[in-house]
Amino acid sequence: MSLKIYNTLSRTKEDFIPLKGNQVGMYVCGPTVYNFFHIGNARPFLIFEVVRRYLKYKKYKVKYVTNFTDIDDKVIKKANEMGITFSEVAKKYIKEYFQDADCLNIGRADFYPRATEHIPDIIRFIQGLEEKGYTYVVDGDVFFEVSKFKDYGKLSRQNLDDIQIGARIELDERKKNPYDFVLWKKAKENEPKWDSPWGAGRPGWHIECSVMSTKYLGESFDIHAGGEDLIFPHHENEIAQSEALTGKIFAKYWLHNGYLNIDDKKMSKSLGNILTIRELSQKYDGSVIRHFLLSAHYRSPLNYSLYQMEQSKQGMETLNNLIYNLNFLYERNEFSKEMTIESKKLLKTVNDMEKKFLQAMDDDFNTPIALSTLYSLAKETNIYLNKEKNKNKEIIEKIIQFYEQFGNKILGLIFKPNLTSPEQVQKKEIEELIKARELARKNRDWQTADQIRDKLNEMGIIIEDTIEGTRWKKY
RNA sequence: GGCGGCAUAGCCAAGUGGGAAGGCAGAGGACUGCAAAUCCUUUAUCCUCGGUUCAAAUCCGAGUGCCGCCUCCA
Repeated sequence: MSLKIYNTLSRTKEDFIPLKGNQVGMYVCGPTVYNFFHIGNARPFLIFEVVRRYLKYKKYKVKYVTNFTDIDDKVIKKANEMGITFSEVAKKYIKEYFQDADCLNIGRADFYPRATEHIPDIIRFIQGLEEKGYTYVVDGDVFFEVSKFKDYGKLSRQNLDDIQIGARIELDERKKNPYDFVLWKKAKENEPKWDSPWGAGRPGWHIECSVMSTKYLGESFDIHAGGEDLIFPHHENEIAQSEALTGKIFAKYWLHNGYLNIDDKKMSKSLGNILTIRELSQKYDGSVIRHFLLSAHYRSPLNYSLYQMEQSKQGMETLNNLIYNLNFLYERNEFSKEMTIESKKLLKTVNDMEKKFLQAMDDDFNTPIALSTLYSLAKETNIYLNKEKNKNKEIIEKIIQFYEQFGNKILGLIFKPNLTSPEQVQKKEIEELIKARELARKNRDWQTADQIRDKLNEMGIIIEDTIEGTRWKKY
């Protein structure tokens, strides 16, 4: 089975063939660290890390890089508001980033380069462009001259002559072309600054990504990803400056995720309709938020609503229940070696779902279909668990593995498997109560049985009677 | 003005020529001492009109509606 990826550059699904053997270099535009990140920001962080998980599953050696933009207008503004330095702001929100990323079970990148740690690299890069004649300087600002790069617009399919000048852009009289962009920005008073051949200043926005991606992944690398709003001008400009300097293809595959909307509007700081992960995680488990973000294909728009979150919560509960139930059974260890018709049927379902899952992921990371296989298998498994008296250990193990490998490792949904491992003391107490209730039930003393159940409920324990005996879980 | 996306059940969401996946919610039922968990049943003129085709949710044309990029933005 071959992996197909939609490439923004060609606007088609292409076979994925890495530049060098089975090694994959991947760069995802990371956050500007001046605030908690919101659920819209979370989408690319999460989905492209799932891409990485899947590539690893496919035995690729992936080098995954994501940056922190730790110096720009917003960081400076925040520093002034808080009365601390810009680097303290960055430090704080990098820490907060990791807390929220961990909550969503977003795996760590291999490198987290920061703009301010690469100033010399950035200066060298700009000097290279200067030597090749792509730049001009006006009052200490260094600009990239877009018209000198013949492929400008190839990613966003914009034609320089056709872009309406001034549609929404404020004209900077000093620019030769309105789409020329700043590589190096002269420092204003009281702003953080670094020395450079063009005077004291700081890097422009686009340059850091070009510099740091090529530094860690080479002049040409495989995958560059980010939100679709970055296509123009950010990624277009990255291509321009990188390919102008090296004369080589910058990134082979460009992946962009669709927006996350809220009330059918884009979630953005300027509209003030943002919802941070920090806020949301007060109410929902990280795996529920994850489930929600994976419930639509990554290139489709996805609308946030409370109702939707509740749907994801319910869905996760169904899956969690299955995992509970499987583990309960597994701990009992009362299996049959017999391979009945029902067992064979279920085995076939597992194999079918496995195949379907992989096909879905191979087709441009179709996570909604991948998720659906988790549910289809859950239903078949529940039917088996209810009906079949001769439960087959091999199959139960295979199903547990399916959820571990696909649900947990690839999709990153963490199931809550350890239903029966709270503190030992309590566990003992619970089991004694259950025994007492069993006895009462045997004697058809429903009143006592129900009293015990109520007591357990107060302890946060839910009782479920099954043909294998009473199982319990903590919620 | 230039570029691009979307329209499938009450809700979410797959599906790009030949059986309309999956989930959530609702209703009814089964199981249970009662529950819980689970299962079963039930819901779609695929935005409209026209065209191509033996065959269209899927391709083509027109229309309607919604959204995004071209300003910092994931």
